[in-house]
Amino acid sequence: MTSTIFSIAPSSAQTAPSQNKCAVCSFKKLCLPVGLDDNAVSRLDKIIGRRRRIARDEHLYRMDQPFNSLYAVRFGHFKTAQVNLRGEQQITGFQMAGDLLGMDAIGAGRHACSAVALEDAEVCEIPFARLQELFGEMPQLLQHFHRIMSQEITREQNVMLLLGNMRAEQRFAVFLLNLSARYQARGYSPSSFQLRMSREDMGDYLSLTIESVSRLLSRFRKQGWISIDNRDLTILDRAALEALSTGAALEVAEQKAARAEEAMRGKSRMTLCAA
Amino acid sequence: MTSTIFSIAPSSAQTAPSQNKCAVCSFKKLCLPVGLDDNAVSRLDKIIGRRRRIARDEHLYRMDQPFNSLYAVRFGHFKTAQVNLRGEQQITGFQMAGDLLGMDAIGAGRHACSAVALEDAEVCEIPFARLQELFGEMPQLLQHFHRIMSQEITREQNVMLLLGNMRAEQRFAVFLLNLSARYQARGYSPSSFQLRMSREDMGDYLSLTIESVSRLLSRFRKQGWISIDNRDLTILDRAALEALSTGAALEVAEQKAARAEEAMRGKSRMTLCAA
DNA sequence: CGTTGCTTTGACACCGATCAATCCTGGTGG
DNA sequence: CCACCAGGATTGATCGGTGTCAAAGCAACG
Repeated sequence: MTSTIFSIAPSSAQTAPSQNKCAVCSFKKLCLPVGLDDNAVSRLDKIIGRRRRIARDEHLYRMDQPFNSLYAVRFGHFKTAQVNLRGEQQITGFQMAGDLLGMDAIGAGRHACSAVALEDAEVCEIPFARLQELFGEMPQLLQHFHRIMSQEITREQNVMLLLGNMRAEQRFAVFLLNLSARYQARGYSPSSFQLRMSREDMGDYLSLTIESVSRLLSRFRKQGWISIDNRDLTILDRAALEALSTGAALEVAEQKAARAEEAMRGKSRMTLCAA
Repeated sequence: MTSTIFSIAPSSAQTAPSQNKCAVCSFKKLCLPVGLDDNAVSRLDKIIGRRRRIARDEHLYRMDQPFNSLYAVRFGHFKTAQVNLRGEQQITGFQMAGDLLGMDAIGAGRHACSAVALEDAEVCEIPFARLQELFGEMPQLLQHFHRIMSQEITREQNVMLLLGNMRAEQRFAVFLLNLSARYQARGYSPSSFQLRMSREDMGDYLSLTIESVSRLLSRFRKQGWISIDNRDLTILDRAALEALSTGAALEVAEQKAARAEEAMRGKSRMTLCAA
């Protein structure tokens, strides 16, 4: 096993000193405290439970486990995955610092997917019952929580679009640009970063085989769009990736677009008829 | 254009008499009022805006329009779809009586997808600002709202699973059984119902071409699993569909499962090592 | 230095897309 | 009443992108 920074006291959760301090957390601009004043932030601070450290490849929670808390990532990366009866996994997302985990469990009271650390990581535990108490007193917090949940819905819709309507190349370009944007939002380089997940994880997210992922990386490299050394990736030609990601050069699709446009015009005519 | 029940006063929204009456709505068990007492329901009633009638093929809202209200479907069916630059659409869901529309717009303040009526339909308009006022006073309502949003997240995760990990046959079986279950929950026959959407819409949801959809319907019919006459569908062999939907008879996949299991065992060993 | 697991690369197969022709249905007009 | 038409649905033939299978390369580690 790869040695971890937790090799002395590994796996299980640990209680941290009481001061969690959203106030001084470098990711508060991306996390729950967005838009809260100092007073509000300190009230939020008070309900944040222990911090938990999760070693690489360990579960933060497992599918079907009862739901009690949301988790905000402090550092490290996670993947969330649903596993079906046959052991195939669909990775539903990758989470990094400032991202909120566990919202899909509110509805059923059990986690709908499993969260696994891709590297040694730390999260803030947010007991949901206590968060709910705060909602009554802090409408700004509630509003922001709704925004976050809603954004999770639109994020997933985008993945549906990706899985449903894009070819392998396009999916991969979208994936890389998405990572790039998220690192930029966190103050890191948007053009040079480490892929925290294995080829297999990328494949299970994009619904491609590891072989396809590998071939795509090679092709992108040969085109001079990226450089890739193991898991270290550099975007060399962002414009090319963006062109791909918006679906340039797919004349087949353009034909379909033409057809769709025609259909639209048809419907407009129909509407006029009816009015 | 097909004549509609609104042919006299078509398209645009209409103000309905003030009494919306969630209390007497046959779908309150599926909708926002779940679990509310009479008093609470009447308070919810008061903020519900006008009812809106939407004729077949008309938009309830369009992508990018500013967000003001959620909508609860009273009758009729809708589809929600994202359309990309090239006119391809990914249908993100089909909504029926009791379903809530528009939650994906809270985050950005604009609708992330378009909602179109598949047939003449009616919705309750729920001004979100007023709903938010109620949240402060009615924690049960807030809790239920969170459940609904969370369920929307898990619903979409299931679609991701469907698009990412299932073959055409399996997707289609899952789709039919899902419709069946939803009609059953609404008190309709789970085995015999009308497909409210065109073949193309089914395809754009399942990410299949109309030809594939058509072939699947034919194949399922020839196998004796369903009968299909135009849009009228009857499930004749539910067990067969369920077997398909859980992914029976995919030995290829079983191999992958075996590999995954092996990997799992590998990781357990690693964990033991570390502990 | 061998083992182990991950990655890369190549050859081939197969599912579902694409293209094309026909059928069916409902609506329209003679 | 029937002929005609348009749009949607079905069916068949073929193509192509990705999965599958297999082998080899490579890096980390004991």
